[in-house]
Amino acid sequence: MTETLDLLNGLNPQQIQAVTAGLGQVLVLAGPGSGKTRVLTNRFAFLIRSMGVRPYSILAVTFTNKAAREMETRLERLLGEQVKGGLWLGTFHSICARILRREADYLPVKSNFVIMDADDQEALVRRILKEFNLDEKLYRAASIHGAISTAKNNLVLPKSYPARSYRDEVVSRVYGRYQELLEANNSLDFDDLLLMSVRLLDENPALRQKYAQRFEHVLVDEFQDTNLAQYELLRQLSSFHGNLFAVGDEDQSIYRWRGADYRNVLRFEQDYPKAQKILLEQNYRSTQTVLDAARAVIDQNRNRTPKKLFSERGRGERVILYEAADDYAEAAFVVDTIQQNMAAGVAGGDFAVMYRTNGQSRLLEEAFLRSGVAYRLVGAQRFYGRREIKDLIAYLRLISNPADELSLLRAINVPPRGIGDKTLVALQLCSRQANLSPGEILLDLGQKGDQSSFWSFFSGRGATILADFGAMLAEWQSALEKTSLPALFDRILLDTGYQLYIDDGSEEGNDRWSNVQELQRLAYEYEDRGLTAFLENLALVSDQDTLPEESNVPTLMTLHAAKGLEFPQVFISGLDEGLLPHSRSIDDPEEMAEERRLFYVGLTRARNRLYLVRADRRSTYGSFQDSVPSRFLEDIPEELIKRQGMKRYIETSSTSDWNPRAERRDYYSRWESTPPPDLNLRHAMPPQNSKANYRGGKKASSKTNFEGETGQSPKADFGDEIEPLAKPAPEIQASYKAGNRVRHPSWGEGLVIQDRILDGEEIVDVAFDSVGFKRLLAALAHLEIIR
DNA sequence: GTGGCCCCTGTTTTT
DNA sequence: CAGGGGCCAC
Repeated sequence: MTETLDLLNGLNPQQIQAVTAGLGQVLVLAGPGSGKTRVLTNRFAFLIRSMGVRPYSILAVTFTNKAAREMETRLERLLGEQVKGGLWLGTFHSICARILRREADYLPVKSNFVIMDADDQEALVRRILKEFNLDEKLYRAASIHGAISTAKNNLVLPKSYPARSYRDEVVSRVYGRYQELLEANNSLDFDDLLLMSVRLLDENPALRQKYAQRFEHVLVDEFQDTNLAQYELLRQLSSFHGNLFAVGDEDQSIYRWRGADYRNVLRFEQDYPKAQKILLEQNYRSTQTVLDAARAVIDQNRNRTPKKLFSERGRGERVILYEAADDYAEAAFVVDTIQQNMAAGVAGGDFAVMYRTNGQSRLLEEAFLRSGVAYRLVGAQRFYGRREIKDLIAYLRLISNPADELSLLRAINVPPRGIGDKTLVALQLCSRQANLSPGEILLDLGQKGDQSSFWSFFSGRGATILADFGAMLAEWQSALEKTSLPALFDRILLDTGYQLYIDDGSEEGNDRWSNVQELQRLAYEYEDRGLTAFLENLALVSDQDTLPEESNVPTLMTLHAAKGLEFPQVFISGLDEGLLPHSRSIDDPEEMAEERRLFYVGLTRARNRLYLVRADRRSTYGSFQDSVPSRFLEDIPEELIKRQGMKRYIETSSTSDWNPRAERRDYYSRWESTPPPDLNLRHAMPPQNSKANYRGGKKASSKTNFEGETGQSPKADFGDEIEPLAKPAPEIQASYKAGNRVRHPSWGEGLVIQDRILDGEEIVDVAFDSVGFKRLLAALAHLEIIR
């Protein structure tokens, strides 16, 4: 009993109710920071320790491998070694792959099937479009593939694909052929892992029974992000014992484009009318101000269970909204602010910078590099998407599965060995006539040489080259049986002269080679588990999962990648129309609602301090475009916000001669442009001539009174040092004078060049003996006057 | 068969 | 602006 008690130690009543819930279906709606992972893990441990359930009778599904690993680690901590081995804990995709490989006898593919990633899928579609003579401009491969993927996520098969338009008909035909080719290549794509599993269990009652009986308890994380196939799979797997424990939050559903449907939460309640529903509303992460801001944003959405998130952490600081002149200044602000905080002693690991699209990381990275602050980047330029990595994976896949034609086509002429279109067409023709895969033809040529019955099919030169390649492939295959995976890997590199091919001595060449070595290192880790496991891991492990080690430096990532994480200080950058919400979402209310949830996810990552950052114009496609503040900013009550940057508060609209150009700019009618605080001048300015005509001149009026406009008084009990907007900023006394000799905690001594007050902030320019010129915020810099 | 040049297009998010 | 694909000349 004491054992149970320590599982419940420190939990609130709702959390305890969830962890100890009885049999049947349980739906836990868990707001951000409400201890969701803890509940799930402790539930798992509770079932084993207090209910006597055997670990391998529990199925736990997460959305990322990282989440699965984390849960495993925590379980080990809670239960000791009891859980090692035999755990059914993983992502939907890995669990499905596991089931499918076990039950491959029932499938059109063999148990060593390869898993096609997104690039492969699109390449395959492109091939089919060519085969069907379809105009690739009219039918873009990405879009057709998207349609196929959506169909699969909704359990729609080619023959039942609705033909409402000619386009649908095209999709349906391509989809059918696509499936044929996958099968011929002994491969499944990502979506098939789910679809095939559902079909397998649906069409084989005995199998369904077997698995459903095995899993006495099914636990699911991030339930709001399940798609129909996943929902159905859960239903099947829990169909015998009926113990389904789902944890989620509609407000954090951000994978609609991947088929996720937060309405599965509603469906759950309908399908299981007896389900217990538990709300976790206490937030242990953020200050009340952060929660209030987040709630103001998410409350605009409909079709949700309203939640009253509360925190006992106090009001905290106001949200800082910084508006930069352009995206260069935006990035510079982020980095400068982090740098100054770090100089004042804040740990680098306390910061995260989030953005909507991966492309936005570029300017940020450049700013970080310039300032010399180390950072880590999650995802983005995908390791597994790199050319050299894909090349080598193609070799490995081909060895594991000679029927994998896509990999064959990639590997066969890389590095170039004189196999061109003509030879390839001949190979494909030969393959079709012989009713063998091209890989098998190659192997035959390699083994029998000119004695092969296929030899005469090719020109003398072509035949020789193909046979050589086939012989190499055959040797690798036998090496696979005799030696280890790392040895095989080395052998491939050696036989193909791959290093010479990619490492041309240039810096990029060097990078490419180190990527290869990184993959090689990974191969060593899989020495015991073998090639198939290695390949499966490569296919199912996402870049998000390969998050660089915690290194106490700021983290850069997309808002999607930020889900589930928390940081003391969070920057959300790019808060402009077209970026967040993204332009592809503006005309669809459902998409717009999802953008809002995405912003909500970002906001609720912050523990203490939240910076919202935008830019007045951004460089897109090489030239500048005016940018307009995100509509989501309007939803955050003014009294929660402290504004900084080029826009300053002036007296209310009527006296302003400034005419908003865009309708949306109405929001800013009470703001006017003033020169930026030029904290950032030492950073690169945009390549084009920079901002020409600031509307300088008008000073912030001392009559400014925000109360008069809203009739609300800002809360006075903020724990920050920020002055309430309601009162004119008090005169700050300058603490330093030009000529002062000062000492900085990390940069040592320096000479004050200039000191001035701007926007209520004291800014000091110092020439340090050690690091040269720095522009600092006096409040953060901790300068000590020596004389 | 290969390499280079030019044009075009395109920027969500990822298991 | 950048990367990819198509086309053309060796």
